[in-house]
Amino acid sequence: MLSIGQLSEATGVKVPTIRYYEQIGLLPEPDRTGGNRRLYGEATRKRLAFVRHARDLGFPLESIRELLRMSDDPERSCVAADDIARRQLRAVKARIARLIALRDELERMLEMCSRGTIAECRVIETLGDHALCAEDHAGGEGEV
Amino acid sequence: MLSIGQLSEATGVKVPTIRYYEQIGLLPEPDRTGGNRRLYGEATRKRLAFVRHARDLGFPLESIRELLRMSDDPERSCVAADDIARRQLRAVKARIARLIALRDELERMLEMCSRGTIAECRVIETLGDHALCAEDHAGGEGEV
DNA sequence: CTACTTCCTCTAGCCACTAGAGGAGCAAGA
DNA sequence: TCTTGCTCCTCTAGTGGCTAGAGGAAGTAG
Repeated sequence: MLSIGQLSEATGVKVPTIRYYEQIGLLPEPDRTGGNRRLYGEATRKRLAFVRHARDLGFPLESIRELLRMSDDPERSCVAADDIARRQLRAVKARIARLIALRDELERMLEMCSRGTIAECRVIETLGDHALCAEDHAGGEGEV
Repeated sequence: MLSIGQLSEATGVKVPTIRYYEQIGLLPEPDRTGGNRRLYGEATRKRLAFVRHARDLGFPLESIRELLRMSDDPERSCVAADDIARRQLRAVKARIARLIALRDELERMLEMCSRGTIAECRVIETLGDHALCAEDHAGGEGEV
């Protein structure tokens, strides 16, 4: 049996995050020791590893919740799981396309920088006037 | 002079967002009509267009705040502005690299899916066992 | 004058955590 | 036995960048 700290170590998920997942019902409420500490078994460790991995692949928690529900029911068709993954793939591709447009625009902007004063700064100027852009990168989801 | 709705139209920034920007000090408090409505001039329109454009390029509001401070002082060297843009470019590139790894992993996962039952679902299985992954895509920032 | 639209302020919610307060349990060393 | 230091507990609030909704006032067209 693992303490929350050990589970955190084993899965790479931070302790408060594990408690958060419990709170939102993604992980079951674990047994406790006499001193009220959480105790986890192998099943929860696997479940958390699943969550971690899916998060690393960018799945939102709601999708992960669905996937977990499915994996609890091995008789069902996997078409729904496939659809979730496919949706995620589409989202990832869209983000890549958008980010590549941003990257190109930023590179263009920086190439023109003459490192003079702000008054002649291409970076500031380009940001101030969308019309100076090569491509239309606007109207996205607002990445960082 | 523009009403908040007209400013919103002109810049593509939603009305509540404009008020939000004012609240956090990114836009100055505008003049008001007798009926307490906001009235904007050309200067604020330009400032908001700048913010919008920078947001579209993924700059966080804090960077935008810095850039605006700089653009208010045209005598200064633009090296700092350049640095902010360079930092943003690095961040964008890192995100692209990460997303491409995710995309590949998702594609690999989906290719293997035989559309049978959950019990033999590669999607679920792959998510459950990180060791099945081709590359090491873990340890990122948790995209969506 | 009435109906409709735009605007006002204020509060709360979104996602997926993260940080911090204030306290209790527990193991090792002096 | 006491103390030190670590892990753990619960609870609340904060993050970024908005978005949604309540409840009301102002402006405009017919």
